[in-house]
Amino acid sequence: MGQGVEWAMHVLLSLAWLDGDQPVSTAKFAQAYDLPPAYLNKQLQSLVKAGLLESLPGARGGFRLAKPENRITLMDVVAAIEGPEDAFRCTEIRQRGMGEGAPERFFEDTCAVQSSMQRAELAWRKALAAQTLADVRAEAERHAPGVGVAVRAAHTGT
Amino acid sequence: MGQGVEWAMHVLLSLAWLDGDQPVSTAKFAQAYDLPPAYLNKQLQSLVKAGLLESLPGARGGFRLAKPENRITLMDVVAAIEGPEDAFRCTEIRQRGMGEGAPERFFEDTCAVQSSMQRAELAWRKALAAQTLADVRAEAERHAPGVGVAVRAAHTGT
DNA sequence: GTGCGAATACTCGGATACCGCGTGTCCGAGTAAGTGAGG
DNA sequence: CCTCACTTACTCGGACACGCGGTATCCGAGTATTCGCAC
Repeated sequence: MGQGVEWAMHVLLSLAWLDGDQPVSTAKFAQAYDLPPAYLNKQLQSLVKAGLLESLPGARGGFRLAKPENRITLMDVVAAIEGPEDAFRCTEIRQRGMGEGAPERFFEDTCAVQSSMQRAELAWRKALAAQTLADVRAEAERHAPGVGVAVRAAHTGT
Repeated sequence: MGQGVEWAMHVLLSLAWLDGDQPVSTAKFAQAYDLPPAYLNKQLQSLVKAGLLESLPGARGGFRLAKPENRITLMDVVAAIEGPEDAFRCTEIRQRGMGEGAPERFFEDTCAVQSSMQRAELAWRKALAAQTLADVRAEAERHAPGVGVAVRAAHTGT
C-alpha cells in the first residue's frame, strides 16, 4: 500500500483536532511533518476529489474537512488514495485450464478462488469502514492524554 | 496485489484435484493456463521456499503438494508470494508533527493510525487463514459439479 | 537375454534484463489580502 | 477619512520527469530415462 494513506490519515487527524473554519495550507503540513510539499498536495487533491476535504484557493487558502469527523471512515481514506479497485484481480485463467471441451456451465458462476479472496477483502473493508476519524482520535488521546492540545499548539503556533 | 497469487492458487488447486504422488512440471501448468513458463517457475519456487510445495528435480520431475490440502490456508499462499510484510507501513511521521517540545511519553505506545490499520489487516489475515485449499475446492465443485474430473482429465490427458 | 555404462532429454534453480506505476517535481491559473492615490 | 483600483503574495491544480519493484526471460546444475554394447 502506498505511503500516501499514512500522510492523508495524519493530515485529516490534524484537521479534526483543530476543528476550526480556518483552512490549513499544504505548506504548513509539509513543514510540520517534513514531507515533500508538492507531492503531499497531490495526495490531498485525491481527498478533495473523493469529497473528504474541501479546498479554498487564493491567499490564506488551504484545506478543510468537508464532513464531520465521525462520518469519515478509514475505508473512505483508503479508497480515495489507493483507488476503488480490488487488490486481488481475477483474470479468469481457469477457463484456459481445461482445454476446449470444457462446458460453458463451469464458468457461469464466479471463480471459487475469486470468491474466497473477495471474502477476505470484504472483511478488510468492513473493518476499515467500522472505524471513523473520531474513533482514531479518541484512541490517540486515550493512549497519550494531552496530545490533542499539543498538535493544536504545534499547528497554530508555527 | 501481484497476479502471482492467482497463478499459485490455481496451480495448488490443480495439484489438490490430481492428488497423486506423480509430480507435475512447470511446463505442463504453463501450457494449460497459457502462462509464461519461466516466470511461473519463479513463483512456484516461492511456494517451495514457503514449504507449501516440494520439488523433484530431474526428468519426470515437477512439483507436488508438501502438505495435505486441508492444512494449506490462503494466508499461507499470500504470505508465500507477496511476502510477510504488512501492507500498511507506519513511518512514524507523527513524531515530526509537533515540534521539538513534544514529550517522549506521547510516542511510547504505538501510533493510533497504525493500530487501526493493523486491526483491519488482521481481519483480512484472519479471513484468509480461515479458508483452506480444501474449502475452495469444495466450493468450486459445489458451484460447478464435475469440474474436478474435468481438470483431472485435462492435466493427465494432455 | 541380461547387465552395465554412456549419451540424452527433461526438470528445477538462480542470475540477468525490461517496463509500468508509484514517487517526486515544476510551473501556471486564480483569489484574497495589502497598498497607495484620489476624492 | 473613505473608496477604489492596482499590485502583490500566496494558494491550489494539473502537467511533466525519475527510480524502483514486479514482470519476464535465459542459461547452468542435476537427475531419471533410454539407448547401445559387451558378455
